[in-house]
This record gives sequence, structure tokens and C-alpha cells, in this order.
Amino acid sequence: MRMSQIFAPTLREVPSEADIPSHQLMLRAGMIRKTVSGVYSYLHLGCRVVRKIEEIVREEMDRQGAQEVLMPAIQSADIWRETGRWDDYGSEMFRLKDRHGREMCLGPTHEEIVTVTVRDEMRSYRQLPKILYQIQTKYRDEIRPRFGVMRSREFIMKDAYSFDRDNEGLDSNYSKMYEAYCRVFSRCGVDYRVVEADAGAIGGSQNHEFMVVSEVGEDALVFCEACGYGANVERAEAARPPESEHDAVKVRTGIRKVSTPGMRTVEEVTSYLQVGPSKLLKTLLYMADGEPVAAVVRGDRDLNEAKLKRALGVRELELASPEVIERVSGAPVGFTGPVGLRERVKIVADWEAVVVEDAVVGANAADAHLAGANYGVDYSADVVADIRNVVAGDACPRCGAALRGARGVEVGHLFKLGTKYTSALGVSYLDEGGVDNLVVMGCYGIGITRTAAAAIEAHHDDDGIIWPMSVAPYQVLVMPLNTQESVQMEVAERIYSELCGYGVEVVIDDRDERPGVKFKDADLIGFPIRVVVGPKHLGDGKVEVSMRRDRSVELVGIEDVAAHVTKMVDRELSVLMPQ
RNA sequence: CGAGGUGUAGCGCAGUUUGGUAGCGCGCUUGGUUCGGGACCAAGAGGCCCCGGGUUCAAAUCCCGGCACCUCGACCA
Repeated sequence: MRMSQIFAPTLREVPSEADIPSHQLMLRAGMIRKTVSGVYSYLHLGCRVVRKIEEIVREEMDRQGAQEVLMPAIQSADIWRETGRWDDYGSEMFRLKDRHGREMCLGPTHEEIVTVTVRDEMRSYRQLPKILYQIQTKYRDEIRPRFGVMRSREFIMKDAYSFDRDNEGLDSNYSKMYEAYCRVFSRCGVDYRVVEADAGAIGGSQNHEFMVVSEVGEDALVFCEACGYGANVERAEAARPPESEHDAVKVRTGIRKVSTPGMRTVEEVTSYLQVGPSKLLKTLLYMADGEPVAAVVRGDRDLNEAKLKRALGVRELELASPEVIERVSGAPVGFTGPVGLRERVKIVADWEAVVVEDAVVGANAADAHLAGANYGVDYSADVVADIRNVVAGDACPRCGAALRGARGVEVGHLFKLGTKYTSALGVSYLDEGGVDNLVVMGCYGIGITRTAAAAIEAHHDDDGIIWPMSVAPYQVLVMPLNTQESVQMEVAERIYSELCGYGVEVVIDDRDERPGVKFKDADLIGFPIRVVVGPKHLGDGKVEVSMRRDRSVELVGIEDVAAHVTKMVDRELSVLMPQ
């Protein structure tokens, strides 16, 4: 490919719409352009990267015996109604009607359609197990698209679905996908971590997320370096606090009302009363499936709504409105507490909150709190459970070592669905004994376009992208410094065509630009290897070969350079290849 | 959906307060000089000032109503 012809309009300045490195660099390097909010065109270089990642994914899926299929983006509402998700999916689903007024959607995911397709053909245990996958465009009308292709409304995903006779089969396929994912992300050159995650609306029992560690990641993670435990904070378990603390015989101060005029926040109350935030219990009122409930956590903790949902066994959870708060507590927002609520509501207390002695709590009266409150004495709870967010420094729930925190970009997710969809849609097979059994499913996703962005987040510097060899849009750039110098051009053209002959993905910068412009674009686009043909060394019959990653430079004879560079490319690729 | 912000040339922005018919830098075109890290000189092209109403002799600027985009939050396989 010739740089003079390539469709990769680079930008000197950072477009104002982008504020994370990967988004800025994808725009500046001419990889993508936005069409509307959350919808992007992939220009030549961006498209190449996406195809590279797809191909790696394809190879690893095939390696595990998965079969590629391709399912439609346009789906009928009917099959979504069968699982009840037509209504549950809400406004995140792009919906449309055909000319006959039939309801359709642009598929946000493919559990329904793949399950129905399999159901129609599924008869015998002899047809199992199977793993089907596709690499296809997904549509989700995200509330707020952001970070370029990191969270976009139209994006490319690899989604795979396994079908098994039983849980043992599912475990086996799950392990295969787990291994495939490890290999995929290793080959893509990104540093990833596998964490336990909340299953969310998709349901199912066990699930793992593959996260690329990055400051701009939208998920908070904790992991334990001692035992290997890792979890998304929305899922991470808090270690149970020792009971003894609560049972210890101590002189209690006794509960009493204290005036806290206008003090609504934890910060205001604790600084006014001169106590630490861990001595205050905050009480949050939620509407859980339409019923108000009170949740109590320590003042220095964040409530975890996913855990609260689980503790209550409810589907819908949202913070109560100020009107409900005033009605239930009998006081304005900011003074709610577990002692003496006006209305009898279910109280869920974090198991760490109930061991706080002589706690400060809201008095359910304006401008007042209660000090010296104790669980079991002054208040009680209907449920005591782990309902707070784990934070870095907490004890690991497995081994007790201190957890470390990080942020991550979710690039892959594995779910054990079990029979959630096959029971809803009636997918069964006959076993050897002629008995009808439900098929057991798993589903497995990789965000292809998001992985591209994550790779850039992980590999860039002030000058541009530093592509791992495996996913670079092109592997090598040959750069004659001055196209007016016929010797330079001849040498560069020769090296270029030799590299093409070796099967290397190479671009020649044949533009009549000054060297500075070419260097800047080369760094920005991030060709892993750059071959500079310039006047300094041409007299000695040599050219400069340098690595984008560490800026190392070596001089190589013109005759040898194509073979040499080809070896470098192969070496870089083999380093990324597991085993 | 709640809160905040921004829409002016391909990109980054000024001009809006105080109305007088649009500018700067980069990029682009042509010619020349240059050529190892975003050159210089000269001459050019390029605008529905987001859209629609209104006020006014006159609107990028003031008023009303939309729309789009960005950020934070809520939300989310």
C-alpha cells in the first residue's frame, strides 16, 4: 500500500469531542470517523485492525472446535416475546417496524435467535455438544455512548453459544472458551485479568469477565495477588467481619438524640459530631419491585445495588424519591435511620454495619441524628448481608490478604446460562433412554471493536499508537526521506517490493512531504517497524530499521533488510503466540 | 431521564457582553525555495455562523422554539 493513496486522513490537532487517548488517537490516526453519536465508520486502517482481531478470534474459536455461523441483525419481536425480553430489554433496544407494521429490532444480542434456530433442528443427544459463534454487528441504543468505539451504539462482537446435554458438558465447553479467550487476548498483546462478575440481566450462574487493565476502564476491579482471586466490584464479596466485635462486653454510651441542624451528608454530620465516618450508618431508602426498603451501610462505604437486589431477591431497584423518603421516614432527605421509621419497611443491613457499636444514625426527624445506636438493642434488620462495595485494601474473601484495586475495560465475558433460555423456548433433546431433556447453554462474547480501543489504551505514548505486531494495521513502513532523490526512491521501492514478496504487510511513504511530517505520521499510526531510507547511511549501502515500541535503531545493509525485517515481524508474532 | 456545557471553513478556536453583514492558526490548491522530527515566501480556494420563527433599517450577535454533539450522574450481556 502506498501512503500517497491510503485513505487515512491524519489530524494534527485533537478533535474536541475525544477525551481519552484511544479515541483521540483513532481519530487522529485516521482510523475512524463518527457519523452520529456512538456510530462510527472504520476507515482503511481501523478496518484492518478490526479484521486482524477478528481473524485471531476466528482462529482460536476454530481451534476449540467452535463453528462459525452468521445470524441476522434484523430480528422479529416474536422470538423476543417468547423469552419476555421484548419488554425487559427496554429502550436500549433499537426497535423498528416493517412495511406491514410488524415489530422488529436490531439485535443487541443473539441468545433468542440462536436458541430458536437450534431448537428447530434439535432432536437427539447425538447432535450435542455444539459451539456456534459469529462475528457480527450488534446494536444497542446506549443511554450515553462514550469514549469513541469503547462504548458505541453499533459495534462488532464475537458471540458464541454452547449447547450441551448437561452441566458437565457445559463445564467442559466453558473451559474451552476460557482457554480460547486467554489465547485471544495474549495474541492481541493486551494485558488482561479474569475476574468474577455479576451476571446482570442475561442471567445464569457462573460467569467471568476478561478485563484489560486501564485507567479509563469503566469497571472497578479488585484482585488478590496472594491467591489469584479477582472480581468486578459490582460482584466482589466482602469478607465477613468477626462477630466477636459485636458481642464484646463494653460499656455502652446509651442511645440519645443529638441536634444536627442542616447536616445531611455523611461528611457534614461526622465532621460536626467529631466522629469518623465508619461510626456513622447511612440509611438509604429504595423502591424494590415497588415496595420501599431501607438499606443500612457504614458511612464510609458505598452500597452495592446488585448485591442489594440479590439480598432482597427483587428485579427492580431504584432510589426512592424524596416524597417517599419523607413519607417513610417522617423526615426530610438526609435524616433517615433504622431506628423508629414512621412506616414499617423491610430493613437490610450490611453485615459490617451491624457490628458498629454506638453508631450515629439518622433520627428520622428533621435536623437530628441519634448517637449510641446498637444493633440488636436499638434497631434490628430483616436481612443482614453483604451489600456494600468492596474497596482496595479490604481483606480478600478467599485468603484474607489485602485486595488491590484497578480499573478495567471489559473485552470479553463468559456466562453459564444453564437452561434459562432453553426452558423458556423449549429446547430439548432425546437421550439414549428416549427421555426428553433440556439443552444446557453457555454464551461467550468478545467486543472486537472495543478490544481495538483497549489495545490502544494499553499501548500508546505522546506521539501515537504503539501497535502490537499482531493487530497493527500494517506491520512495516518503508520511508524514503526525500522522494525527489531518485536513489532513495529506488532503494525504498526495491525494499518495499521485496517485503511484499515475503508476505509482509508493508506501506511505503511515497508522499512528497518533508521528513518531519512523515515521522510524525509514522509514530501516530504506530507501524511497529519502520525502515528509513535516507542520505545519512545510503552511501554505506545501509538503511535504518527501528522499532516503534522502544525506538531502537539498527543499520542494516540494503541487500539484507527485507529478509531481516521479515524475521523481526515473525519473531514479534511468535512472542505473542501462547506456547 | 437529571445536571452542566458547546454548535462559526476539513481540524483547533476568536468574534456574541455593547447588533452594522465574518476572522486567526493549522490543513487544502498553485508557483518557487527547501528536505533527518509537523519548513519558508507569494498567490488562491473554501462559510445555510446548527435549524425554524421573531424583534430590527440591519442579527453569528438580542428573544422564542427545536435539533445535534460533549461531559457528569442514573442506566447497562
